[in-house]
Amino acid sequence: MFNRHFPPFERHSRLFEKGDLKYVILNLLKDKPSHGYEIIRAMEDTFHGFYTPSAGSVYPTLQMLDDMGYVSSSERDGKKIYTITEEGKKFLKDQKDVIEKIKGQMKDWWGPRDHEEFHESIRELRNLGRLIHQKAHNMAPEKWKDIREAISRSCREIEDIMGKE
Amino acid sequence: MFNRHFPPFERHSRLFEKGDLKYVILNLLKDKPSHGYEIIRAMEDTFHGFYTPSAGSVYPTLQMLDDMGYVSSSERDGKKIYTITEEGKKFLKDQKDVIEKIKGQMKDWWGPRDHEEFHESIRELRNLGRLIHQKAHNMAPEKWKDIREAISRSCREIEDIMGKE
DNA sequence: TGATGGATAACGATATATCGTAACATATCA
DNA sequence: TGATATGTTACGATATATCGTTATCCATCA
Repeated sequence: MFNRHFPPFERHSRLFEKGDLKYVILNLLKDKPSHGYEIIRAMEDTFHGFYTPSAGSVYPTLQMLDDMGYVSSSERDGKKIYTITEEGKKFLKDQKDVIEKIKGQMKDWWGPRDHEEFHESIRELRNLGRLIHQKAHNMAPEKWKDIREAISRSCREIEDIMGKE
Repeated sequence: MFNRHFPPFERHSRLFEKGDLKYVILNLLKDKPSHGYEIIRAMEDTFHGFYTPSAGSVYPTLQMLDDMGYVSSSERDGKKIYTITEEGKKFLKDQKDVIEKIKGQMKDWWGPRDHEEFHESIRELRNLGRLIHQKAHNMAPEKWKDIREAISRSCREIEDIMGKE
């Protein structure tokens, strides 16, 4: 459902400050050698699905860390595993307070919150979107009119609640 | 917003019959040599964004067509362009009625319909989802409760309309 | 000091490819 | 003939990587 016809979630602001991503990645690799994709997934989990780092930054950052000697990579079955080096571990230790600051920011961004409730409601919305998406291609005009009106009304109502301060 | 925490649209049924995809792809290549990704996009456009073929089938099918000699590929800037061969054109011509049947099915799937209205309403839903997604991480509990209730009620209402026959 | 320009890294789009899963058609068996 | 098994391909997940865009920081200038 997310493609050029239904433009994706647009953030228009960055979650990570410039230069911070490499610390996060190194910190993850400290625990476990990983594929690029696994790093993306691990970060996604950290934010309970509400943020996903872009492959466009993760892969170049991994390459940069490799160039700097903080990470090494090996290829297996055509897939790359990245491993932190001793230099990388030393760098991490030296930058301990930067990492603590970043961790704090990540924690602040994701408040102490029961994300299951969020997931449930987003899932409800998603299921609805899915249903509409599945039926849209051959829906009767009158029914569609009713549905469109209900969608508009509902969206306005919910946005009003959210707008209230 | 579509990731493992918010499972993607699940079709659980195929749009194309087994073996039909290769005809669709060849037909597209007849008009224009393309990247795999361009073929995916062209098909997505055909269905106005309501269906997207899987890379998991498109790429192997292109490879198969290459193996069969109906398509040739050349690489430029690390990216592959697929071009229909004379054999492929002949095969297309020989299978003209199969292709007409498939075209008919595609047309039937996508009824004569003004998709702009669909897009608009899906967009509204999406914008709502986006707003929630952006605010979820630090929303006040009481407000969230109100929003959750509104979401559930709205979804039920719309699903009820859709359920009516 | 505020405005402007430039640099850079995170984000988003483009592009590739394979493996695992499931739908579904066909063959086989009772 | 209906039930079961098998094979195959579309779908979905995993995995990679680069280019174009944009947000944002920092430097420079007036």
